[in-house]
Amino acid sequence: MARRAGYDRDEVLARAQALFWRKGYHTTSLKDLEAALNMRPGSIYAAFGSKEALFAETLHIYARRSREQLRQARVAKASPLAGLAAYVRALGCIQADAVPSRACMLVKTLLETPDDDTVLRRLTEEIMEGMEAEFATAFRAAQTAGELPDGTDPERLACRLQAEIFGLRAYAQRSDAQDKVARLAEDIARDIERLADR
Amino acid sequence: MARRAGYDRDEVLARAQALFWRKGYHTTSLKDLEAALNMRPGSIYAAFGSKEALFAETLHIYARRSREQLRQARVAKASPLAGLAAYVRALGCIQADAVPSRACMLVKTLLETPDDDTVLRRLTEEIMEGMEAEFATAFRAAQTAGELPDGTDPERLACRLQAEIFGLRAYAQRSDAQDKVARLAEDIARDIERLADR
DNA sequence: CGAACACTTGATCGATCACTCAAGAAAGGA
DNA sequence: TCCTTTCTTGAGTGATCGATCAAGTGTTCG
Repeated sequence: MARRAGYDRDEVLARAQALFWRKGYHTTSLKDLEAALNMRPGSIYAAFGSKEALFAETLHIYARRSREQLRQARVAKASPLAGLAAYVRALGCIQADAVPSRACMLVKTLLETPDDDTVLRRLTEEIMEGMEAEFATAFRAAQTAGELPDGTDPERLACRLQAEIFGLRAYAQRSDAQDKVARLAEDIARDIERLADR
Repeated sequence: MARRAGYDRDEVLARAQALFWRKGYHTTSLKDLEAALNMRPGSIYAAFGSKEALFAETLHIYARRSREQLRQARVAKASPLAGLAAYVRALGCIQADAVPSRACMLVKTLLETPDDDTVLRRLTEEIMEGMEAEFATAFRAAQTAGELPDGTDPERLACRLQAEIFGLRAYAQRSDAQDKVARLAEDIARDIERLADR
């Protein structure tokens, strides 16, 4: 009984995510969303509650996909370090026209969110913490596999790697330096691999 | 003849810069500026022309100070690599309450500015290019001083260093990871120093 | 068919945005 | 003293912000 929604929720969320990722939270207006989603304000609010809640959902999508990409890179490679290096290289190879923004959506959100505790700021930091924990798990696996010298700290390497990725992807936002990004990713990946022979 | 301005222009610019650096361009409203500068809209527009022009001036101040800090770190150390390492360590030691934001104002602006050519986007990228060129000069000096092995590319190292600093300072914006920042800067600084013995 | 229900529409809300400008206030020169 | 010049003030501009809601439309079931 009753009417079905005239849109596919996942497809709408994907479109919203692309828009938010490209433009950022504050710079995206409801007019922009109405156009991109082909929905009127009433429908948007009925479906998602608020602009902020919609953005939060798109952040979760981003987080899920990021973890998925890391997982894929890891299973494709025999060793943990090789998996992490492959993940970084993949980030460097992303073409600008294949993605809403070469920058990381999490960093964009972190930097445009006020320090005092908002929902979005906290959510962003939680997701970052989760990704860093994934990196740490990979480095621990590397250690177990004998790839890392004793005395190296997996958590410390995870923190470093996350910062390197933040930097890589912020750099990739520069429109005047697109050609350097893949080379940069290669340098980072090599440093990860070199951790083995120290 | 005539009335003098009731404010000190440099002091006002410093206050505007602190506000913009902390909150970002779009999130800072004219009401915020009026309060921070203790000026009414008419005076602000008479003095600076527009919100965008005022922001551009504060970006230039940021750029000048960044170059100055790099220069100071370089002259304080005997070797070019030691100077760069000192610069990175100094970035890691900045206390959160001593600065409007631990994040880099340039990266914040880059990530909140639309891809299509705006004045602010172009200005930001120009300043970044200038800083990267400073890094390259330092690495070239290191090479001349025999600190770097033959075959290393100063421009490539400069690109890498800028990305690492972007990452360090984006990471430093995380309120849940303040204690890791100095350690992270130390790791980056050590890697710079280690370039000597390769 | 027609009642019940779910979803869509779009005009509209008050708030806030960046910005303007006429009028007032302060200082120097005659 | 009074005129000229410059700066300051703050109410007000139209536009746009995120969000609401009564009315309309489509679908299913009795």
